[in-house]
Amino acid sequence: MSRPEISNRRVTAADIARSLGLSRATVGFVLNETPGQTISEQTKQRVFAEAERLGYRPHTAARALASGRTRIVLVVLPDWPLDFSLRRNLEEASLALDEAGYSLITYTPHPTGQARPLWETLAPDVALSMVGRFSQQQVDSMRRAGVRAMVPDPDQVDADEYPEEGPVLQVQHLARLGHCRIAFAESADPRIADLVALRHSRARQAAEELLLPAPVALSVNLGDDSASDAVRKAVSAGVTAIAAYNDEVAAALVGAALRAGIAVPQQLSVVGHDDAPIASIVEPQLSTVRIDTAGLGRYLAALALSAAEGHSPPATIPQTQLVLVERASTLPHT
Amino acid sequence: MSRPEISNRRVTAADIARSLGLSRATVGFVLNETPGQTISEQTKQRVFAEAERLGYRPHTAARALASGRTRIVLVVLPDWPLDFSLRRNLEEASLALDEAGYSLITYTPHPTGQARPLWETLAPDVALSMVGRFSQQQVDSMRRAGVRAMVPDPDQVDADEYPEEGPVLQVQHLARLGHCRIAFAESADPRIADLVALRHSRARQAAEELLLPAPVALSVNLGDDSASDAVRKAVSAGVTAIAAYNDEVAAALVGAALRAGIAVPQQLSVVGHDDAPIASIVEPQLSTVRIDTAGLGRYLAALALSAAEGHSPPATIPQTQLVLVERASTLPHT
DNA sequence: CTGAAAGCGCTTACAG
DNA sequence: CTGAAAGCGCTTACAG
Repeated sequence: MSRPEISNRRVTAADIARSLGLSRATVGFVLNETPGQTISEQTKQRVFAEAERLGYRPHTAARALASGRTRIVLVVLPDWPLDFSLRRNLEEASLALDEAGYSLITYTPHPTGQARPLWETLAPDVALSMVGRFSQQQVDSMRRAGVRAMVPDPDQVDADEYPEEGPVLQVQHLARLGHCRIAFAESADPRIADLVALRHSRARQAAEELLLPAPVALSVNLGDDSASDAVRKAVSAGVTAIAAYNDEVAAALVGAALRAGIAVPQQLSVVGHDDAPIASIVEPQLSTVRIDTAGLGRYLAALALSAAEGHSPPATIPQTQLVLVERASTLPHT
Repeated sequence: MSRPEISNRRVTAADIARSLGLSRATVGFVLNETPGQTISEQTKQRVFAEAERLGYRPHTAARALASGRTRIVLVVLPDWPLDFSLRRNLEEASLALDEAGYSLITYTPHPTGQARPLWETLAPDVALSMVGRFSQQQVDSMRRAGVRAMVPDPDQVDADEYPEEGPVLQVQHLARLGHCRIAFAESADPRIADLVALRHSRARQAAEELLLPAPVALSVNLGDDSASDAVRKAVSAGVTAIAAYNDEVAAALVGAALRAGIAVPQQLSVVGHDDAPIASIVEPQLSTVRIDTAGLGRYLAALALSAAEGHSPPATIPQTQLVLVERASTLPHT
């Protein structure tokens, strides 16, 4: 099989300049599309063509050293568990950032914190948290590492939170089915406590707006048998329907209910969140909330870009498409 | 709240040298522990202390530009789904690499391939595939981007595969329970086809060694109703026990069997793989294979390090601790 | 409007 | 054994 010969030496911008008889700066201006330069269209085309021909790739480290910017967006993830929909969001965000010349890199800090945080070695232009606000310690560490911007902005106390309308859909769905004694099941995992609390509070607000009593608070730890306790607590409180933090918690509740001889959905309705694969795997299949990941991903990318370039953030949170997917785990209250 | 004053300018090695009245090179030698230098212990301690005091952090981009090495290990993951145990492996590997001064970064190529691959912008010293061998196209692209080493080594045709003994444990477990008509259920997801095939073939070998007939091949797609077809096919082939590629596939089979009125485990035993959270969430809870992720993670780190530094790879694959966890989804054949 | 020059913070051969 | 110097491949003020 004949493959094109690959030279060992890397192709630099200087090679293009030399080969075209231009100055290196001119080549740089063309390749970076530097504004405020007047370079003839013909020259531009020649530069692009030659870069293509030689297989030129900018040297990231050199660019970072010279410009002081890495063009890296570091997304800090919860160490576990990673929501299914979140991963799709990130794929979309990554594509959008790539088009803008940035790389999205995900990072999950170690629970024990033994390792050097990745922002120290990567010095991203932007760090974006998917787990609520950065701690003061993290903020200090990032500043010391030269991270120029963080999302949410630590200097802005009332920065926008991401929209969390899923719990509202869950509660509305259950209310529409005639349930009035509702519970909200948290995940007990401390590592996602912020997001859990946010969803819980949105569920509480939604119930309030519908003039329903505040949801009974349940807590499920996926590692142990706490789902059984939660189901027992719910039933003894007269609860007929549970909105769960996510599909895994919902599945755990369904499993525990079945083991306890409580029929789902006949005696207890359970609605999940994310439309993760598990939602259609378990029996009965879970009613859940599906997220328009593409839209949210692009919104995240826009947030990161505005922070990187010091623009103001995108004016409006996009109308994220949330859909309640009705499956077999919810039924009208009888 | 008084926090220590943080200067805007970053601390360089030159600052340490200046403050200590040493040459920059000396400081560099101490900080890099360059071999073959004779620097007094006292000087070393002074350098370390001053670096600590000033909060010195090496500038990654500058180091990369000067040395031609980024000290980055890029782990290429399947785009979906990421095995639960794999993530734990990576955490361990990341810790081990961090101690050696390398950063582990994970990367999931986009299914559509629209974005620039991350190895182009990051130029890692090593790219490590968790999805079988790199394609020739990927290898070429990495070489062009200056990636110096790949694991598995594309030049070595018979490079070691990772140990995959889980399917052996599954088959042995089922055989010990008296099952002789066994099936192996693949995941139909094309993106993990290599790993699926590897596990399947290990299951086949294990059956052969036990003088059992070759496992009936099933295929499950998590998105649709193929699990029902698989169960039907298994039952009509006289299968009494199924070893599944992973816990999600196992859970899907269990769900489909229950929907079809087939009792699990009384009429059909199912054993999963990974001991993912789903294994103890579903009802009945899944018998499965648990992996000693710590050991495997350190092995991966050692593989990457040896590739990065041009050593020979670790001589022996560690005795990875695999345990069959017996839960409620398997029962002796009656 | 264009081009030559300095400089980013390191590493590393090389001369004393 | 130690230290001054060149250079990695870019970007960016600055002078023509």
